[in-house]
Amino acid sequence: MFEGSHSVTMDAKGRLAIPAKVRDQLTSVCQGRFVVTADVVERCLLVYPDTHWPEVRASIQALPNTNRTARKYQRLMVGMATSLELDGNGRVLLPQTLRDYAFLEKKLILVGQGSKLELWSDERWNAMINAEDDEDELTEELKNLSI
Amino acid sequence: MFEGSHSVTMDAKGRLAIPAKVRDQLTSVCQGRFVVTADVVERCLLVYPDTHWPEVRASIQALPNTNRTARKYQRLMVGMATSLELDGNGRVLLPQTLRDYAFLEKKLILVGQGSKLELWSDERWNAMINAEDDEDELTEELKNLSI
DNA sequence: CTTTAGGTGGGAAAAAGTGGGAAAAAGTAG
DNA sequence: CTACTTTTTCCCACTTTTTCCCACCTAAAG
Repeated sequence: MFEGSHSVTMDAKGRLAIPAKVRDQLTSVCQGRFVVTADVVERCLLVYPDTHWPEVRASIQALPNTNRTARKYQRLMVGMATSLELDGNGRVLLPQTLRDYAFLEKKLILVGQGSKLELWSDERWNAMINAEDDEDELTEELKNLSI
Repeated sequence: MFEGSHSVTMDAKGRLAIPAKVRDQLTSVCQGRFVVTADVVERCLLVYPDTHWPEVRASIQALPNTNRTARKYQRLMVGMATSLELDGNGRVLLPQTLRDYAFLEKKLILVGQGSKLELWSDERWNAMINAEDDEDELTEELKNLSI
């Protein structure tokens, strides 16, 4: 279960040092093998352990592809999915297309989200935090949430 | 299974270097032999391994051709289908008609989509990504998707 | 103060990608 | 049918990018 967030920096070559704690989890869950892909809504990246990704992919590909938005999900989530592995230094090299998609530059935020991780440009992460919530958007589930 | 996207450039002669990773897959799946044709909806190109194309063509030709749209699919997908092969340098030469159809110029995006690949002009690819989603279009499946 | 682990940067070798030119083939005109 | 022009194909060589590895820096712990 991934939880918590870490500030990480990407170097000039697009390499990203995974924090030791996250690294240990990734190693035990999936031998350091995972899939990075695009989040359609937020323009951040999603990191799924190799063990979990096939299930996610299946549910995306099961969507009705007569629907425009569903096709976009398929194009982006399957189309950007890249299998990566930790290198000898515990780093990953993010492909250019993924960096571009999520507007990643030097300063990033790696966020645990249960079965997956999210990777944000720090700028967008902060913008998301500061954005006003739209009351109309609340679903019944949210309205009834008691935390 | 094709996944992930690569930015590629087409040279003045219409030649396209297939990225090494994709090249390896194409070589092992279909000895570097594949069929490129038109995507009717998106004005991009579709790349099917030679091994898979007959099946796709059969399903298109099985469509009822009393239907106007079905005839368009047949005309475009069968009519533009071109058998190509990787050259000694791992490149392909795209016929002019296909280049024109998909508005391909210098900068292209090659996208893995499961059993096939898609080839987009980078301009159109970005336009597709940036297009606003229509909330009304969301199907129940999409609204309930939890990934 | 020393040691160790995590994180960072850079360089060299290898691989991948790019451009151009010559030979072959195809097309055209006399 | 032949000679000439244009296009296509194939191959070589150069440039750029990627990959892998090593070494250093910093911070925390002993």
